[in-house]
Amino acid sequence: MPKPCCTKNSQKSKEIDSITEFIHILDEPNRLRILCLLKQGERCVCDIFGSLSLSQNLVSHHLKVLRDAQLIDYKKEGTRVIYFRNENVIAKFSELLNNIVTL
Amino acid sequence: MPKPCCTKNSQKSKEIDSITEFIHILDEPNRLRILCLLKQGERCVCDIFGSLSLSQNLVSHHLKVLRDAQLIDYKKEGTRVIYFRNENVIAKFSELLNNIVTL
DNA sequence: ATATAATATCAATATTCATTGATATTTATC
DNA sequence: GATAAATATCAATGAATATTGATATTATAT
Repeated sequence: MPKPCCTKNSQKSKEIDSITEFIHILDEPNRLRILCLLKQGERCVCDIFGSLSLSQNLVSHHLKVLRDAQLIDYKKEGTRVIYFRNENVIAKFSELLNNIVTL
Repeated sequence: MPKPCCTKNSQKSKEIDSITEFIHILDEPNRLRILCLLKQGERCVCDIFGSLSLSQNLVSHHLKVLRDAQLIDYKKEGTRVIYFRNENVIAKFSELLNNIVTL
């Protein structure tokens, strides 16, 4: 008799739901591009949307998603807002991603 | 002068697009549940939708997505279709996931 | 105070896709 | 061959959300 697994409201199922939440954040090519660009160093918004050939408001939108997930952080310099990666949180995400396969 | 990165149609950008393709497959809790359940051994469709409390057609749909991505495979036994994990492909996916952070 | 530059927010649209209900297909049994 | 069981497919719907255009906010400089 197989052990139950991922039944409704099971512990595993809840685990999977929370993992899906942040997989979802990475499931967007422009967000991955932003994370990739920031790997080269902090950037203001105008540099980001310039480099990636995206509209300003679209980039602001994705930055907000990444910010809310704490994958990135920012500082203000005059009228500029400088974004940079939050490597600590990114590392935690990375670990969770590794667990997906062993779920 | 920062190196360009993830500019439109760049190599990195194409890489990211293809990675997004399979992140997308994992960005669905019911699909993760199926993969999790199959970790305990092969299962026919009726066992899967029974265990997960999902409708038959919904499970068939997700199985097709996983099948198309080659994350799972199947064999037929009478009227039953038995699904099982394709561990080789899953391992490759896993490796790609690891690269996301270092993109 | 006004004007300008940089960024964020908001409303509307479009697209993708999970979900549902109904039907088709396949295999086995009588 | 007719019926039943298991699975797959199809069309329609609804929800989530990326994208766009317009506007608001914030900070600086004149």
